[in-house]
Amino acid sequence: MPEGHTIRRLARTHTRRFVGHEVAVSSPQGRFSRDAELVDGRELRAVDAHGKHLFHVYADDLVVHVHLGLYGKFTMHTGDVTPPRGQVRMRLVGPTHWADLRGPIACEVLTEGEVDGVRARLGPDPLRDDADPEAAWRRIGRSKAPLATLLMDQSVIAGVGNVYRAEVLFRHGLDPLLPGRELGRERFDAVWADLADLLADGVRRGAIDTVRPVHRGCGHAPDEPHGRGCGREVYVYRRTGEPCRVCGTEVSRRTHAARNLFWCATCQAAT
DNA sequence: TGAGTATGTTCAG
DNA sequence: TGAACCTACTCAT
Repeated sequence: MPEGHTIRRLARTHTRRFVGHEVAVSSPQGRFSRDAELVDGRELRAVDAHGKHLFHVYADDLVVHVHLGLYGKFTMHTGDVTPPRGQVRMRLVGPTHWADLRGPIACEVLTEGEVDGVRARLGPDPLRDDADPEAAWRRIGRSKAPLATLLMDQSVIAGVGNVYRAEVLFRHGLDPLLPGRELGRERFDAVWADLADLLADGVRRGAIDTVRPVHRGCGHAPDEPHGRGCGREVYVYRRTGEPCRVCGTEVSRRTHAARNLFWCATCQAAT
């Protein structure tokens, strides 16, 4: 599930397995071959994540930028390096582990300046220590656009995808179509804090599990959910037609800006 | 075997 | 707004 938590988790894993070592970088599929040659055999100095973007920083300030898009996936392996299966865009081979990347929307070597350009287009990432929620509030607090649009806009908040959008709006009882400027500072602060919690939890679990009380929220705080311990992990995402875990209303779905939007029309009624 | 689906992004019109 | 793109998986035929 490539939302922000996935990328942060990858950064952590890649740091442990590869940073500080010379890494063999190749592109069995061929589409990344030319760039792979630039970093092949260099020491990986650091791995960083900002929103859904992953950066492998090699010696001599060469940076491999990866964006998984909708389908991209890293797999991590130990032991003998086996012949590539399927379309492997990038293969990293370190001293103890090796990793394959398939299906990314971006996998390219960038200069530091180009990396700055990518990051300049991103809003604050709630998972980062240097995140400045004020920057997100400046955009949301004055926008006529609906929250459903703003939360998915990576230049507003980086790292939130369709699952976290649906879930955080539900957890705060917010109508997805509420204009950003009608949210109010207090509710924004609660949403930001909750996103930081949810994403950090996603990093720990390696999965999105939002069905639990709102810790630092305000207003709508769902009661002990029905689904807890039943193997269910979300309130509304992809639960179209199923009963809301809080009020029993059938979960709604509509297409919003070409993406699926899920919500409970009762718990998230317009305010 | 083929259709359908997906957590994302970019570009053309 | 719709199409295109990258891949793998599930389900129906």
